[in-house]
Amino acid sequence: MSKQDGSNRLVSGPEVDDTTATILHVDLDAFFASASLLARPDLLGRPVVIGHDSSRSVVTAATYEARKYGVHSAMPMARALRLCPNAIILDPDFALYSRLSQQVMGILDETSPDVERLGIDEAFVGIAGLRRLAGGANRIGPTLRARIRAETGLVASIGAAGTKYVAKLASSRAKPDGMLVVPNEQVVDFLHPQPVSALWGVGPKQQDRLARYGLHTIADVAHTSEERLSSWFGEATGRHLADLAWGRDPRAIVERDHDKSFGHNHTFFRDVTDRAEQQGEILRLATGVGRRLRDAGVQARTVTLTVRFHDFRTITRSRTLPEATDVTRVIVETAWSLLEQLGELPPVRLLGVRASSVQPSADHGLLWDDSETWGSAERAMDAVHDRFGAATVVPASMLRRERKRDDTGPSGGD
DNA sequence: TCTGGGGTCCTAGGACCC
DNA sequence: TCTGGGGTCCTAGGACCC
Repeated sequence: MSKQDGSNRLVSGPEVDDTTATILHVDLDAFFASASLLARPDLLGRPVVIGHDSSRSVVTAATYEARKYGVHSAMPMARALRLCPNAIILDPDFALYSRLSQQVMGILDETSPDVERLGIDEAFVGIAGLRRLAGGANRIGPTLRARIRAETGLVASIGAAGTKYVAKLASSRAKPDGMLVVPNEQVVDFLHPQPVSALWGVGPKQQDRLARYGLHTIADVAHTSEERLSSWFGEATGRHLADLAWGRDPRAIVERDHDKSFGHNHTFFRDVTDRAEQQGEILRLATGVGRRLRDAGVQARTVTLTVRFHDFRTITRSRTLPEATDVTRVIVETAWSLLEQLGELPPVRLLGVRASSVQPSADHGLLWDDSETWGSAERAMDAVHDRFGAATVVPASMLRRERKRDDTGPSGGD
């Protein structure tokens, strides 16, 4: 996609015909960075980078001031600091981000019954049914932007169009702090000059493949027959590319009541060979996953362990359980057993635990099996965490690990 | 420049059932 | 003894998005 530093900005005026622009894409500008600056107003206007100040870390987010130096998210922190030595690094504050996100989503929910959340900082809002009462995109968009700014201090950019894809692309072109309405009759003119990387789902790999066939702009793709695209890239991808290149996107706005999977992963500060240390990390990750499942009122059937080695080679091993669970102990033991099955391993850089095949929690009623006993114990622990903090109650095996770590002193061993 | 952490979706092969 | 086609579930990997 574009550099997102605002250099390519495009906004529409109030006179544009908005009758066909029935979908808004609301996207918070530099969300993590802006949110962190709400807590540090003294840093406004300075190049601020969100991330951990460590050699193995990457940039999580950057203010527009930092982006002007070429800094962008996912860039290794060391490189970001070379490009922008004055950058101020702030640790991310996910509790703050989550709170602000909920506040913004609440404003969207009050505006329309038709809201699809897309990650923490963006959402689609269907406004087709609101025209009579609230007006079209030209009325609703600016109102939303003003409310979000007044009530949260955050800046949102908005794209409006007849399809999700064009609305999303429009919001990215309107950044920062803008709004762009793309009426149906302007969709082709809007899309065709843009690079293929602006097509949803076209990343670096797909971009290379398209370039090998001489396709660089969306117009190039649009003027290649669907048959040819399908023969080059497969039927599904070929049709997808042809559709998007002409602004065809039939996907409706769908409200989801919960995520489809819940996972955590962790990159070690140094590669780890000690099996006990690996198990300890899996325990920690799985404990977080279990807690989130219970908080969301869902259970999962599949547990996946991810292992990344020192050379960045990454493997996954998964197991589907006979019954869905939200019990941390079950998730931990499944992940541990998947680790055991791998046998001897090269030095491990990252471990991850993810729970998927998620469904709403079953009502256990009078069921009294072993795992339900554990489930009750864990829910009791959740309640204690909520009242007295996470450090109060931890699994016994975790406690042993913590104590061992304390024994080795503040340096953490080695 | 040696590469985070949270997700979603797609593909392909194999097992298994009818 | 050698063979069909369809459907579903599971596993592993990979691309992509924010």
